[in-house]
Amino acid sequence: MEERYPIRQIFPGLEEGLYEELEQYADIKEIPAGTQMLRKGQTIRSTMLVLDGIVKLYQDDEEGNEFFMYDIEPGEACAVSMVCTYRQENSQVVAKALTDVVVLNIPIQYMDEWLGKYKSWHYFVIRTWRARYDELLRTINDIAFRNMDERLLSYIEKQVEKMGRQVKLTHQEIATDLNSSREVISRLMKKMEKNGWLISHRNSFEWTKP
Amino acid sequence: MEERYPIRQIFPGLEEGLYEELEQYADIKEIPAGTQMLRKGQTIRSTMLVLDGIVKLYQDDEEGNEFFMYDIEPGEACAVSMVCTYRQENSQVVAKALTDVVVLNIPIQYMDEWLGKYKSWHYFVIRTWRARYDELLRTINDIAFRNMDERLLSYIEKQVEKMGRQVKLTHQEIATDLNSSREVISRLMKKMEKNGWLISHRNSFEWTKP
DNA sequence: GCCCATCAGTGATCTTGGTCACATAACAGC
DNA sequence: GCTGTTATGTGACCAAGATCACTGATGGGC
Repeated sequence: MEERYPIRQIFPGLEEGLYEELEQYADIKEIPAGTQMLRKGQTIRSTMLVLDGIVKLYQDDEEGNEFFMYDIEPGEACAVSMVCTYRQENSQVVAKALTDVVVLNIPIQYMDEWLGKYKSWHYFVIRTWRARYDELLRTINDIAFRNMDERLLSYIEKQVEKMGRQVKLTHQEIATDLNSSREVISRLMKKMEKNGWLISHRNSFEWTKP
Repeated sequence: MEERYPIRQIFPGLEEGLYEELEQYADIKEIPAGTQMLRKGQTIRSTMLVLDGIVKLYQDDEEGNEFFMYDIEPGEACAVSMVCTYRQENSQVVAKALTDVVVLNIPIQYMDEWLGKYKSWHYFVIRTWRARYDELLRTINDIAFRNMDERLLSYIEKQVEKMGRQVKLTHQEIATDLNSSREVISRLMKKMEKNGWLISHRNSFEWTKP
């Protein structure tokens, strides 16, 4: 099983003893695309490291609003599952498998034990934490200070950085992620197209802005 | 010096050895009200535990916009100084002493060393992270999904919970914290007053909503 | 090639909240 | 008390973005 997902490559720089414990005590789970992996409010009994696929984290509320936070990719861990207790009656954080996903499941007691035992694990956890905290700060900054056109721009640039210049997202999907509406995104993207920033196709577009 | 700020009371539940190390290696700093204690982008060389006073954390950008994140009170630590690297050319996180503040300054190497050495420290750090991360999630939820009236309500309720029913804030200060404008806050608070939720005075108001 | 479903484009209108321009009001110092 | 300063109240107007109501495109299945 393990050899199909080379932990040492996906999570480089950890201590040898830690790799061995990971192989021994963590188990691999395969999760089909579309599965909801985490619904906040449920008690977290384990931490996940992503080996393959993309996990999308977003907030939603009872009125059907959604708001994209960030993606977790191979080599990254879910900070929320590490530390989060957030729960509000009318809103929650949701993790959803965007593609088929393979995760390494770590029971919470090892997660704690290793913090004292392996420096590299400790730094990995801190690093993960940092990255996610920073990402949230950036998000707050965006929605507090920036208008839709700027937010859309930085959203697209984030996508391009991850997935390449061919972005296969519909206007509706983008609107949902930004908690906006399709029409607004359509209009803004039309403008961007007129500026020569993109070439649009049916279910996707090509980002041509340098 | 130490005896004026009883660490054992302000930060209860830590291990005896840890208290002793804290007394030995951490030093107390007194900071006058209004001081800017942290400007993101500068490298963090130490962590702060707040012994007395209130530290306010907010984001700002180059256009003079501000956005309140949360307060740090005695018995709490600054998660940002623990983990944050956030830096964007046009925006930053600022920590400012709202009152005269006394902090315990912990050089970063002890902070790390203790994580392996004292279980109680480890849990304290995790707890701090959790609280701050949750707070940010809640904030995102607010600005993404809620209108100004709801945001104002939850802002006031947060203040009341901390400072009591006599809230000494001007409309302008509230507007700045919420990145709104004074007129909007004035109007909304007038409405609240008509609902019998508050009694307003010149530089303050009394929250009477049950 | 026709039908249907999905996706995209666009004008009209509405709502929220920001901005402007004042009018009061309250207090502080003299 | 008078005066200047700061805080608040309010109407008029503006702008961004949401919503509504459509019209076209595009493509897949049969």
